Amino acid sequence: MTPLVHSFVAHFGEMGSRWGINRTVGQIYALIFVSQKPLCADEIAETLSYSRSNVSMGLKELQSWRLVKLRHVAGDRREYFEAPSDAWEIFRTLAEERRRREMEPTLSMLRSALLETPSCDEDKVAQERMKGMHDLIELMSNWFDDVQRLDAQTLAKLMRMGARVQKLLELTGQLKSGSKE
Amino acid sequence: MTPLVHSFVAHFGEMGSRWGINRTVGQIYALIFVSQKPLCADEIAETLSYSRSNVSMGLKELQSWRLVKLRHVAGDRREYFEAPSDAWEIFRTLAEERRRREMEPTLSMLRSALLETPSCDEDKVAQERMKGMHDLIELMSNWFDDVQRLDAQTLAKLMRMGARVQKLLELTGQLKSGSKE
DNA sequence: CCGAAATTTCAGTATTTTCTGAACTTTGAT
DNA sequence: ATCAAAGTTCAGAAAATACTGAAATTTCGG
Repeated sequence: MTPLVHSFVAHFGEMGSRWGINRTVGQIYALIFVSQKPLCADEIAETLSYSRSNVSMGLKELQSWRLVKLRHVAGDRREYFEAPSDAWEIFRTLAEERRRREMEPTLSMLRSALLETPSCDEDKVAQERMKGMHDLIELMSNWFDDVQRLDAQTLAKLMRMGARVQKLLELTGQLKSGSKE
Repeated sequence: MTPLVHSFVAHFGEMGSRWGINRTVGQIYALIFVSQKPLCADEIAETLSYSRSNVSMGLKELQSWRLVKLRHVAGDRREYFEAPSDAWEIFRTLAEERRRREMEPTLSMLRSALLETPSCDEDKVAQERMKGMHDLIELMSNWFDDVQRLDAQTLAKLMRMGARVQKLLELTGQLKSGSKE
C-alpha cells in the first residue's frame, strides 16, 4: 500500500464505527474502492493483515450493503470484488440500505404503537409525539423512494440548486395557484 | 412506564447502535421524547434502572447532539430536560450533526489526499476515485446546508413533491433555456 | 466422482465499549 | 461561609463486539 492509500484506508477504519460498520469492513471497502483492479480475499487479508476469515465476514457484510460487486476472472476460481465507482450509484445504494435498516423497523414499531388504544393521559401524549415522528419518517421514507428513481443528472441538478429550489416552488405556486397542492 | 411507552423506549434502545448512539442514550431520549413534562436525571435513572452516573453521561451526549434542552423549574435546583417535539426541528438538528460528525472529517481527509502529488499509477487511480467521492460529499454537504435554511413549510412541500420535482425542473429548463444553469 | 483450492462457519479469545459505584466538584439556600 | 443536594468524573467490572484459527463445507477442474 502506498502512503496515500494507507491514509485513506486508515481513515475509513476509524470512521467505520460512526457509520455503523466496523473497522475491518471500513478498511476493506476503502481498499477495494481505490483499487485499480478487482481484489480477491487473499490479497485483501494480506494487505490489511487480517485473518482470512475476518475478510470473508467483512466481504459478506459489504455485499449485504451492496457496496461491492462480485466479479469472476477467467481461468481463476477465486472471487474478486470491486466497488462501483459512480458516486451517485453509491449514494443511492447507501440511502436505500439506511432507509431499510434505520427507518423501516422504527416505522413499523410506530405504526403498531399508534393502533393501540391509549389507556391514560400519559399514553395519549406519548401517542401524539409518536404520530409526529411517524409522519416525518414516513414522509422522508417515501421521498427517498421517489428520489431513488430520479436519474443521476436530475438528482445532481436538484442538489446544485440547493436553497434556490424555494424560489422555484414559489413560482410554481403562482403558476398553479388554486390547485390543492 | 406504561406498556406503550415501554415498547417505544425499548425499541430506541435496540436501534441505538444502528443510529450511532448506545442503548442507554437511545432509551433516555425516547423517554424524554414521549414525556408530557420535562424530566430530571433522577427520574430517568429510576424509570430506566440505570445508574445515576450513566444517565448523567447519556444526557451530556444527548445535549451534544442538541436533541434535548435543559430547563429549570422554579424553586427546584435540579436540571430538567425536554426534547423538542417539532419533527422538522429534530430532522434538521440530526442532519446538521451527522454532517458535522460523519461527513466533515472525511471531506477534510480527502481534501488533503487530493493535494498530494501522486507517486505512481496506483496513486493516480486512487486519487481519481477519491475525487469522485470528494465531489459528491461536498455537494451533499452544501445541499444540507442550504436545506437547513429552508423553513419547515417549504421543506415539507418539497418532500411531498417527491419525484414530481423532476417535472418541475424540466419546466424550468424550458423557461430559462440558454441560461448556464 | 475425486481432491485440491477456495470459502464459510463457529467456538474461543481479545479488544472495545458500556455501565456502575465511590469519590470529587459545583451549586445555591440559609 | 456552610453544607446538603445535585451533578460530574473516573477506575475498574460487566457486557458486547470483533477477530482468529481450525474444522467443515462448497466449488470446480480433471
